[in-house]
Amino acid sequence: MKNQLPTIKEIAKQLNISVSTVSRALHDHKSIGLRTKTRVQELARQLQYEPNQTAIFFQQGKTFTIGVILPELSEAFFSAAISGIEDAAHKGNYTVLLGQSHDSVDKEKQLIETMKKHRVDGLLISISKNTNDYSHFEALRRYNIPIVFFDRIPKIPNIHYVACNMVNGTVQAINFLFTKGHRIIGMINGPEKLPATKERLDGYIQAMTKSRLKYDPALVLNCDLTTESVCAATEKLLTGKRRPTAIVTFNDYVALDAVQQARKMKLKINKDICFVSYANLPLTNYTAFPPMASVEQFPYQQGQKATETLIELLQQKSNGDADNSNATYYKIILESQLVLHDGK
Amino acid sequence: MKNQLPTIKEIAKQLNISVSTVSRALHDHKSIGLRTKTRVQELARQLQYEPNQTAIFFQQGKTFTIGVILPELSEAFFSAAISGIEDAAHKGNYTVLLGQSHDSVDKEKQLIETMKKHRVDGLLISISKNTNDYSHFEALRRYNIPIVFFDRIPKIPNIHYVACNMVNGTVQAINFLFTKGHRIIGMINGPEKLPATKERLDGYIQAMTKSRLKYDPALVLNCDLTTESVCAATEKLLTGKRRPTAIVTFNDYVALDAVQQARKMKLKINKDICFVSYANLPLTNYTAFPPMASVEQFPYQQGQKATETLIELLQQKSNGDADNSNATYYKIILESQLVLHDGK
DNA sequence: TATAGACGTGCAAACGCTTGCGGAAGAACT
DNA sequence: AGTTCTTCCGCAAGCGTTTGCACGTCTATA
Repeated sequence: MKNQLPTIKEIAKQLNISVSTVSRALHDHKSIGLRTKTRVQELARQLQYEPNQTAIFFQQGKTFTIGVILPELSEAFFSAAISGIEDAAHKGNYTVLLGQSHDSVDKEKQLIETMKKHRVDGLLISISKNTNDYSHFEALRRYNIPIVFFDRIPKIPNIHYVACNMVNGTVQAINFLFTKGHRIIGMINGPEKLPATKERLDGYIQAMTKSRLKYDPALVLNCDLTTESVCAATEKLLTGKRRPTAIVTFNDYVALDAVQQARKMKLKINKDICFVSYANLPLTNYTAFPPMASVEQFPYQQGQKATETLIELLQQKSNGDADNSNATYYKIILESQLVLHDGK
Repeated sequence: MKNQLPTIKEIAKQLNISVSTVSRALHDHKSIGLRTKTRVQELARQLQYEPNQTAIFFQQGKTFTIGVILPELSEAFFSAAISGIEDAAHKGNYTVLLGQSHDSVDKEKQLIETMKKHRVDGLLISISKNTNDYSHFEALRRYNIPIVFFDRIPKIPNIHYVACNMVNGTVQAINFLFTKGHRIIGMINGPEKLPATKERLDGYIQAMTKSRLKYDPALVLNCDLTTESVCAATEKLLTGKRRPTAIVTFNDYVALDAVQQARKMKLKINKDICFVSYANLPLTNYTAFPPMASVEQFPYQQGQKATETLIELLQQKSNGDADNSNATYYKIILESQLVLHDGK
């Protein structure tokens, strides 16, 4: 009772023709007579024949699969990103092989091995927080598996990536606050070494300088994103010599913690003190005191764009533009954008 | 400049032995002499040989891949679930092929086709909201691809599934409110046809009856989950004849909307009116007036458990317990559980 | 010394499909 | 009638691996 699935061979036997004819008939190859073509297609339908993709993958050395490695699937940012990735992949007739690194370098390496074994055609990676050693990415070059990094980009030359520029969004945020009349603007930034932190700071300095408010380092504090450190930073800012009337926070979660702290200090939100943050998570619609605005980073779009460029790379490759010799590297920067929340 | 990856054949040639010997040597087969075994392994390392999985997949008719189809990757529940799935799969040496249906039946069908083509070993599905026709699932039986459904289960017999029982959690919620002194307890439930809605209602009735509070249908309203309908329901409940002192809401989002509405009506949250909801999303930590408690549905664990049972099924299959003849169907029910939020 | 076992290795088929090439048959030309 | 095209189809190789089987060559046993 094998119940084997029908193969091309089976069809050939039943019709007393050769497998090659069947194969070509199914592909609508021009050199097959109309008569046999329809006979084959008819029987294939009857038998509910479906090509064995694993055989084809093997035979063609191509899997129409793209590997995706990201730090944490359950985080809002990445789950939006994977959604964009899946949609774009599906549109391009690719499927998605998924792995999460949990921000562990080891797991990241393992996943790359797995992906390599599965012979994915290309790779989409947002690197783990703790990755400093990039050799496992470099190692992929010899396999000719293109990688497109997104959001979290390793600091190595000659790579493709898609990212979202936080500088501009930050400038927009500061300018927005400026036009609202704020002159002393604080910032609760993220962990110091993070590139994301640096970008925000750059934007901050740039905008403050342009607005002829001088940059006061005392108004910018780092935190490690824990509630405690956020509260501490908030308190320090709000009791400092120059008390800010507005604060830009590293992300929405930080904003929410900071808001709580400010309320604890009997300050009226959006009156005594305003907040602007990054991410624009859906939850900001629901909190009693959401930040006035958020810098949107478009995770869905980032994922989508990254996937599209990867697919483009794959097509170039199969078009024989082989070997990254005349290599141009995609460096795609989406612009972040300030989104105002209805003051409602 | 082919830059072909090294194959088993290449090793064989360089060592002047046959491919079968190389293959066995690499697998540590006992019938290979120690001497050649080490020679082979040594050369394999030098050449950075890696087996071509696509060839193996093809040869063995097994891909060590499980397909996952769920409605919406960016929803908190499912992103937690996929996280659990990925972790469990990785632990069992499987990889995850991902697809999202966007709650469209057509896309769901397409995805199943794709998965089938990719010859996934098994399938994990949470069905789309609008799926009424289950033929595309039935069609998979003849391919002998086991499916484990989770969370959203089709109403057909003889399937494996993992789900979370909402009845118990609801009972816990009501009991909790009862011990807190509440006697008039309302419910804002979800869309009427959803099984999830029915389960909550069942739990509600069961608990109310057990507590010797009689079941008053006027205290239970349905909504379609939009903010407007939630607000309307809330208002109706709170202005009704018997005004509840506590309300159980379909999920956290509903709770947040209801809270807003209650505040608009100048009621003091947790004093005039208490809320309990389902899901226990992280955001409840951040809102100013979170529900007092949530019924946790353990999406991560559901995903994990579903994956584990699928893997078990696959192992049974390869052990020749073939053909779902002596079929026992897994029906795994996780118990939901009430989680109290610090009144902080 | 013949013989059975162990040990180590190679042959070849099989998995399902694609594709370059060659060949047979007929049609259309000179 | 002979030649050249078309048109249609089959042969067979090849993709990289695994694995049942047979074939040696020793060593230990009778």
